[in-house]
Amino acid sequence: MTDVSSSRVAAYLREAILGGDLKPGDRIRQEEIAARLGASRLPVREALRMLEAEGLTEHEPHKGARVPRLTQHEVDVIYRMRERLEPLALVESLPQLGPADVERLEDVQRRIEDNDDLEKFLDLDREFHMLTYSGCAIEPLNQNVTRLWNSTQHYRRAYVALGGQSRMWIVNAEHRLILDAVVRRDASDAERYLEGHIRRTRNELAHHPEVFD
Amino acid sequence: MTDVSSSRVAAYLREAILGGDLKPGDRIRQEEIAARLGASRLPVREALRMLEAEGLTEHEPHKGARVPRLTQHEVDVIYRMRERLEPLALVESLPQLGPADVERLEDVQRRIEDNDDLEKFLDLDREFHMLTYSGCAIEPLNQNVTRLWNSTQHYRRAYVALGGQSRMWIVNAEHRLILDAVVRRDASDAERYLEGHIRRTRNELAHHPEVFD
DNA sequence: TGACACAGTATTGGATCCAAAATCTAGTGT
DNA sequence: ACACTAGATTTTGGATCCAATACTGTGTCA
Repeated sequence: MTDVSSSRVAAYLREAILGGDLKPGDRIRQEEIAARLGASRLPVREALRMLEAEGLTEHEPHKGARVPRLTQHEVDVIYRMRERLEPLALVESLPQLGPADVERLEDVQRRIEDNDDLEKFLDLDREFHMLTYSGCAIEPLNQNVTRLWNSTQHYRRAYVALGGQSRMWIVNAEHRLILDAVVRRDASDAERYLEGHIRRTRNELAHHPEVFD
Repeated sequence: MTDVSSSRVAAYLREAILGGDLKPGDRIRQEEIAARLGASRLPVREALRMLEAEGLTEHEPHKGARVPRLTQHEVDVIYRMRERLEPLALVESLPQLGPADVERLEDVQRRIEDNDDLEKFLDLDREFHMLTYSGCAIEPLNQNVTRLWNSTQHYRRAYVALGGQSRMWIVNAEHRLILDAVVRRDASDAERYLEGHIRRTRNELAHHPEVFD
C-alpha cells in the first residue's frame, strides 16, 4: 500500500468522483477535504494535481479545483477517441493474456449477466474492459484509456440511470463476441468487435441529449 | 500571463525538457530548481505535478521526479496512438480554420523548407502540426495530442540528429498534401495524408533502434 | 577482494503560518 | 427594484520548518 498521505487523499477523492458523490461542476475545497481526512492542505493539493492528470479534476489558478463538466459534443469525441485507442490497447494486451485472465473475464461477464443493480453495472462493465487491456504494458496508452473512462464516468451513469441500458442484452452479446475473440487469440476480430461496441454506445448516447443537462 | 509562480517554474522545466537540456532518465531535484529560480520548493512540486500530467515527467514516492525513459516499442505504440488520434483532431479542427490560419500554415511550411538547422526543424514541424489542430476545441483531445508529442520529443531529436531526416523533402511533400487538403476543406484527404505521414515516420523510426540507447 | 551492515547525508513528504487573490455580503445610490 | 462598489470573509498560493525515507560512502568481516 502507498503509505504516502497524498495518495490516500487521491484515492478518497477518486472514489468520490467515480462513485458520483462529486458531480461535474462541483467545486473541491482543499480545507474541507483536509479536515475530513485529518491531513493538512498540502497533500490535498498534491492529490488534486494527481487527479488532474487522470482527467478527474480541472484546475484554475486562484480559483481552485472542480470536477470538469463536459458538453455532449466533447463526450462524443471522447468516445471516438476510445474507438481508436482501445482496440490498440486490446491488440497490445491480447498476446499477454493467460488462461487465468480469461477465467477472470468469464467470471466478470457472468456477474454482469446476473446483475440487475445499475451502479454495480458501471463497475463491472469497466472491470471487464480493463481486464481485456490488462496485458498491455504501454503506460502512456493505459493512462490514456483510463483518463477517457474517468472523464465520461458520470455521463455513463446518467445514461444508465435514465434506463438507457434497457437493452442490456446487446452489451452482453457484444462482450461475448469480444471475449470469444480473445479466447481464440483473434486480434483482428477482437479489434473489430470492440470498436463496434464502443461505436454503438456512442450512437446511443448521441440520441440522449438529456444526459448532458 | 500567468503570474502564478508554479506556472513559471513549469514553463522553465518544460522548455528544459523539450529543448533537450534534461534527457530521459535525468532526475530533477526540487531544491536545485527552486534555488535556480529563486522560489521555494513548493511551487516546484506543483510544477512537477503539472508536467506529469503533460507526459514530461514521472514521479515515484520518496524518490522524486525523472524525465521518463521510453523503450523503442513504447515509442512505436505512441506513434500508433498518434496515427489514430491526430487525424481525429484534424477533422475536428478543419471546419474552424480560417484564412488567417491557412496563411500562418503556409508561412510555417515555407520556413521549414528554407530551414537547415536541425533543432529549429523540430520546433517548426511541431508548430505546423499544432496549427492544423488549433481549431479543435476538445480539450481532452488536445491534451492527449500534446502529451504524445511531448513524450517522444527527445527521440525525435535523436533521430533527426542522427541524420535521419536526410530525406526531408518527403516531410515537406507530405506537409504540402495535408496543407492542400486543409485549403480544400477535404476532411477525408487530410485525414488520410496525415495518417500516412505519421505512419511513414513510425516506420522510419522502427528501422533505427540506435535512437533508443 | 568482495559483499554486507551501518551511519551520515541528501532529498522528498507534511504541517503550519502568512500573503494574495477571489468570492461573498452589505450598503449605497439611482 | 437593480446595478454597482467597497469592505469582510473565504479560499488558494507560497515560505519555512520539521519528519520520514532514500541514497552514499565507509568500514568490517568473511
